[in-house]
Amino acid sequence: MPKQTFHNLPVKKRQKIVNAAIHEFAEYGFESASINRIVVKSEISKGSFYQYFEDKMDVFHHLLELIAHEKAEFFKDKHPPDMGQGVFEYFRWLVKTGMEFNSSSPSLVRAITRVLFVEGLYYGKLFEEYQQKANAAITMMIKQAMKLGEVDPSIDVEMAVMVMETWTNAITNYILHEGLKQKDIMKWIKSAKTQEKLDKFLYVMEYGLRKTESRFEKRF
Amino acid sequence: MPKQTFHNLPVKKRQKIVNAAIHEFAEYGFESASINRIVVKSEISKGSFYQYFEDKMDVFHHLLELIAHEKAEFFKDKHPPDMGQGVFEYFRWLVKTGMEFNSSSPSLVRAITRVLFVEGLYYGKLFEEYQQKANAAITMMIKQAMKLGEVDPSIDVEMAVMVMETWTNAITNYILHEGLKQKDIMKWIKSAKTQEKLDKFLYVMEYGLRKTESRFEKRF
DNA sequence: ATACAATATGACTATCTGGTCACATGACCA
DNA sequence: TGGTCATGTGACCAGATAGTCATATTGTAT
Repeated sequence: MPKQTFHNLPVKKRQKIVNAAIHEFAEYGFESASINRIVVKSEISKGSFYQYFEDKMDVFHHLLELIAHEKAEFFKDKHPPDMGQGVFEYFRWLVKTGMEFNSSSPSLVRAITRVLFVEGLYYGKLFEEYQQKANAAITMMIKQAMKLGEVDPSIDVEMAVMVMETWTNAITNYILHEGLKQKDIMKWIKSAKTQEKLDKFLYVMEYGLRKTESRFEKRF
Repeated sequence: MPKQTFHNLPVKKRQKIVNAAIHEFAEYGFESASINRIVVKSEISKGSFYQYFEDKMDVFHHLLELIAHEKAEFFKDKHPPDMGQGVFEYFRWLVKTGMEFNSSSPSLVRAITRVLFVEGLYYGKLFEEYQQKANAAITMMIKQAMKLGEVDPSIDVEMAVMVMETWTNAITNYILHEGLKQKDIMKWIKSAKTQEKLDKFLYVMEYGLRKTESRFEKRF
């Protein structure tokens, strides 16, 4: 946790530090992120940095708190579709709204996903608890969907969860990778073309790649 | 390219260096890999290292050559199923045989995939050409499969390729992550249980997560 | 045995890292 | 005005990094 001194800082100064940290983690990942570069970029002294944070991990933890808070704020007044529409419809909404959030704070999301879901693979226990949090929600969803006969029960829960996580990550990476090339990322996300692409991604997850007669007529 | 001096080295010494490098890249990725640790682990002097290689990138390039060569050797006497069986059958064979190769050199594969497909995302142009090589083969395969009506043509080629790559990467990560915990990784790969898991992964890619009446009877 | 080339070595440079600490500055209150 | 406390500072530390180079050792051919 950042120290009290950090929270006492004027907003603009705090933001300057946070932005520098976001940029650093997004650009270099956790291991190679440099505190020296962060202090130079945010125009504070090395000593001040350590008056605000315990260490490198502490800054990163602050970014985690930040994204959690921002995500909660973002989702507060969004309304998910009725559960009666089925999990896939719900998941589609979740991914699409999630991508809108991602494009509202692309650098922050990029920093977090890079460290947590990309490097996290190799850091083992270090970031495991955060991944488990995301995991828990999806597991619940899948279990319910299997009960309702929506998800193929011959695929076990664990695997279905992995499939959904794999897709969420793949889509997030795709969106950040392509989106950051755009002038107006939010506009790009909401464009019909991008939305159709998202639909196709989710359609493949739902129905697979193979062409089957019965399904084809209800395609795009 | 490693210098001639390196290729003149006695085989055992060369292997010791290569193994140290593999271990280093697998453990730390490209950016954080340390040449100092490599020379200590392989019991050569710093000076010798720079008599063998230009720099860090040069060692990594040697590992790329190595895996290309080993993969070619491994696949040389393997026989893919007849193309008449369809792309999905072919892809299934490709993935399964690929995973056998992965488990024959797990550390090397881990080192390469980590740098190329995980960090490569962020290094931008640096490793792009290698990714495009893998890409080209899959693209060919998909195009043909669409012509033959096996792959849903409403999913465009580019996306189908991405789906297959995403799965290949996800499965590779899964296999290396789980497999390295096993005593005998090759035995584990070839076990009925693991093979069934691979089948399920590929089944989901082919038919999706959703339960549909027509498909269910032919499940596991 | 001599000469010459190939190979091996580790001390050394310049630069970076995360982190500490004695001190300086500023704000607020008595 | 003087005192107190929060905040700010950058020189400094020990340890790491990639890369160089003069010197030493080894191998080989004559």
